[in-house]
Amino acid sequence: MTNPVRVRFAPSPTGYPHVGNIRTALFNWLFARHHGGSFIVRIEDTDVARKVEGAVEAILDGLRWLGLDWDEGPVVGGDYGPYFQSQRLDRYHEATRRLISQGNAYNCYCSPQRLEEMRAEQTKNKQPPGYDRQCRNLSREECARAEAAGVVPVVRFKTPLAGQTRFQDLIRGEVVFENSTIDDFVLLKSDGYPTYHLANIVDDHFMEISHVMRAEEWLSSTPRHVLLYQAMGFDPPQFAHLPMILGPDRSKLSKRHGAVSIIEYREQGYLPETMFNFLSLLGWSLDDKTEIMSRSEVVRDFSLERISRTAAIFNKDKLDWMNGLYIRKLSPEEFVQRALPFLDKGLSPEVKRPLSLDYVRQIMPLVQERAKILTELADLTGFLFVDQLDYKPDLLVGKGMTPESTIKALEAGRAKLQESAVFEIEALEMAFRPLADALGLKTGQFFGTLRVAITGRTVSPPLFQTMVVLGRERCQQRIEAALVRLRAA
RNA sequence: GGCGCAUUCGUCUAGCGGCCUAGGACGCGUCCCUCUCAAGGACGAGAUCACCGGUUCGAAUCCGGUAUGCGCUACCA
Repeated sequence: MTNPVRVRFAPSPTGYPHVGNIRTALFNWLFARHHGGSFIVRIEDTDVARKVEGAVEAILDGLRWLGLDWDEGPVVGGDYGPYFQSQRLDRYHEATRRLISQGNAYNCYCSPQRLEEMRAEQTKNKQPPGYDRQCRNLSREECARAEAAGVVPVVRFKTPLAGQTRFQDLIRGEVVFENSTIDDFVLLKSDGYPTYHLANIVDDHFMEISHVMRAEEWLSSTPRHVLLYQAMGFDPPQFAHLPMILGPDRSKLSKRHGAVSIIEYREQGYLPETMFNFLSLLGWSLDDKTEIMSRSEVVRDFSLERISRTAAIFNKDKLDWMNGLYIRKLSPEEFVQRALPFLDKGLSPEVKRPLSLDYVRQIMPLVQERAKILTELADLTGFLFVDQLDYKPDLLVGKGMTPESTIKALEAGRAKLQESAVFEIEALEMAFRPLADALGLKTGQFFGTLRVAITGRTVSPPLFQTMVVLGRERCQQRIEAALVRLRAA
């Protein structure tokens, strides 16, 4: 029996939950669920300076929204806690002490200024920048002198000067690094907090993480981690470096590419099922055809072997298409429930709140197959909620029509509305269609004029469905109002 | 500059030596449906599989080199 699958998502609370990070979380979650393992969330809050208030909550919100539940971590706890690195400092200090006493690490008293100058000099001379190991072999006395002068040291790893470090990446195969290209990186900062490298391997070890799945940007630091595992005498986990997500210009996805926070997508009216499906397909695929998959199908079929090695550009057009598809898949009532908050937020303040649930239920079927994102619903249906329409009168006059023929058409429409016994879609269409003929207009012209009178726009849901929702009285009022406008023009 | 990873239609991808005159999806175009817009349906344009060599009877698939892109190169993660 092999070790149980335990994977972790380890965000640093330095900002919003980026879709790239969330995709990493998703893949970890999928891997855990597929194998019946555990998905752990660990907050890597070791950078005190860059810490952002509220970031942890935002990240957890993003996970919850996508339904990525965690077995251990913030809120839920677990046997391997605490799950905030800032609460685990003693473990890192203990590891550091061990490394120093074993001769695998040492105190470094170099000032930030010296390091900066050193790097500047190295770059100038076309040397690879890296720590020059000035403090690597300090004597006891030299250390004492620096301490006495009040210098707080950092602790650096004593990287082997020669040899190679290699590891198997589950996605990329064997990766080899020359130790000579790795400098003596910092393990413990002078503020007493560990760097990512130290905290990461200590926690992954003590939390018994079986697979480390993270973005490709970490591939280059993996040999350091392997070296650390060796120095600590720990068995390293398996590594899998995921392809990155890029913006349309092929650079790392960032704010200037538009929305990057998962929270923003929620606010724009993308459905969580869309994001789940779409993000699953960014760097992973099942076969040459299958694209629309439920969460349980993705869990069932997910595998590391089918993860791509190439970075993927975030294709917003495809996201929009997929969201439209998921919107159409919603039951009418489900759609109403999801739409409600967006209508509430997006509709003109003049519209009476709370919105009439009953009325919204009548309206939503008109736009369910026309919306790609929930935020456009308010604009699509706004004309159904207001009393006064606002449009230019000449919109009423269709192609090949004159103001006079338009007035005639509207008057005929008004009369027909009056006499229609049954106010239903079929009946209305049966009554109005012949009327176009009688007026010498094409149905497109006649209905177009009516459409503008009824909705205030040239593009709308089907005319008669719209009219039925509005009701006879309001339709008459609107035609009347159109007539008034046209005559005044 | 050094090190590492990658390279199939504009984009997401299928392909793991013969099934490929390279398949699907988004987007785009044309047409059908049609009261507008969508949705739906049909068709189409779009990839000398980065390039150059090699291995092989046979390569998008294996190997080497080159180019390009991306990542790392912090007391950030």
